[in-house]
Amino acid sequence: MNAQSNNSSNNIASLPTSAPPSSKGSVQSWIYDQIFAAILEQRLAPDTKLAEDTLGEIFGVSRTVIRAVLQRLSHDDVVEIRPNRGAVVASLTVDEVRDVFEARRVIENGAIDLACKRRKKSDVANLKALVESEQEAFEGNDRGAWIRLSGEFHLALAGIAGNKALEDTLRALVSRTSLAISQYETPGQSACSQQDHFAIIDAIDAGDMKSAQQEMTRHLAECEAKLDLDEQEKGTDLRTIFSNIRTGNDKSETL
Amino acid sequence: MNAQSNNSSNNIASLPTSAPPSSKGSVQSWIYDQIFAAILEQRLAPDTKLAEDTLGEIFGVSRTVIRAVLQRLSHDDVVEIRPNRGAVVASLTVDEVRDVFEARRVIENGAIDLACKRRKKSDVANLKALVESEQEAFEGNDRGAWIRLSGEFHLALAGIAGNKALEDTLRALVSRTSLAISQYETPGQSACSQQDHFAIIDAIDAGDMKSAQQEMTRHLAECEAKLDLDEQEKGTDLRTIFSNIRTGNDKSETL
DNA sequence: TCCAGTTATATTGTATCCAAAATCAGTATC
DNA sequence: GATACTGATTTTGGATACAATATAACTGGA
Repeated sequence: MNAQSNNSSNNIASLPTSAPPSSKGSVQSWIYDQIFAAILEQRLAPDTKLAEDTLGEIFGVSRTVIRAVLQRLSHDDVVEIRPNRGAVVASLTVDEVRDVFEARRVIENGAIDLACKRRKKSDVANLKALVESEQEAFEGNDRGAWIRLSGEFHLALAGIAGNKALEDTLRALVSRTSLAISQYETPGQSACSQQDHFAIIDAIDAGDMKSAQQEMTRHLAECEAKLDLDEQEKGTDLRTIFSNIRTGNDKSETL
Repeated sequence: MNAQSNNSSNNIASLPTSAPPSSKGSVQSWIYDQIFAAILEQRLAPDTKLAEDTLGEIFGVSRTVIRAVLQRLSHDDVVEIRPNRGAVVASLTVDEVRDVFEARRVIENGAIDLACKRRKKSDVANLKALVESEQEAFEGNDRGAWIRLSGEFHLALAGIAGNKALEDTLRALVSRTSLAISQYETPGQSACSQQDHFAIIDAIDAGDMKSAQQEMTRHLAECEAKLDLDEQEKGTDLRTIFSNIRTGNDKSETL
């Protein structure tokens, strides 16, 4: 029905991909980055249990620091902490996925508005370079890098808007989008096309705000459409299955 | 120059205003609410040190749970945790305040768009009741309740939009706004007028989306204008003071 | 008097320990 | 065969103890 969390220990055991503790930055941040990346790059599936002890052994630290990391991850909504029952990789309901895309439409169109007004020459060039890297990763089948770079394009766009608050807000939504993709993507379809990204850049470069917003709206709608949201809904939600049953206490209300 | 954190122990000592541990909800959440409210209602000024030991004694728990609470608060951006140097009540720079208002303009206008499409009869009534409570608190000089209710109006509006992601995002910005007000407000001016709120409600009630958005934009701009952002900027930022000095490495770039 | 360097104190970061809760295994019962 | 109960095991929540770091207090010299 939904993603299974079998052989979970194997999944978790393959976590520390890159360098050891690393010189700069705290160990805690390093562990945070490792787990975050593992989730976004879909090496850890939704609903996978993240046991404190196991993670502590893997990273060579005590549960104390793992607890702190898991708490940070839960703030970013990529991990869910259930009181007394531990942490799991977050899984989104269909409605939550729809909300995330809708919220992104609002925020990213706002960001485009600002970006068109504040863009500098170098911004557009940087943006193009980013999407080219993205394309390389895609063609080289480096799925992890591709997902990451795809998100970074949207964040870079918000960066040009020059509003940290908006950018931070979008960062949370972008990572939730990655989660949604890993949970609902249809096997063949690639979720996010570089052509769309180039089209948005061109419109911004030309200073055509309206057109850029239309492209963005279309792009997000397309990404959402590529997900298998209807199927899952039927399978997961009992209410939907029995939606033909009426019980009298129907509190729907319309203006 | 900016708010002093003298007699800090007195400030902190006056924290636990309401009931003991409370039956429902964990102790941690209760402590979180206490500190959050104290900050939003401006009983704790920006830059006030939040020592783990002190807070632990006040609330009768160990540093472990205080640390968790401070971490949550720092994620909400109302507390800043400086590695190895402890936590303080967050203080916003002038630029951050401007960003927050700009981000709110984007998000709340998006929320109005959705709210106009999805509103139910009861929604408008609830909204009105909320602003009436707000007005009572204002007239009764209950500053704490007034600030809280003022924020709740904006959140209730986002609630009508029916998008949790957008609402959560706005919640973070509303609390940062309260921080900004406590830091930059001009003594006489009340920051947020109930008349504006009623005007927005009326426009939504009439289904006039454009007008509601204009009212919201104007309302936010007015709140921002009531803050003393220019003065502080001069006093705080050395770069601004010496902005007439030119050093050669001027990396400003324009399209 | 002011500043630099040193020592002492206080505070944060992390590990470990104990208690409480949930999960799991096995047994009995229908 | 399925469900409900009981006890053992595992896992989380929280307090304490120790190590690392930052802050302060102090001393000596210019």
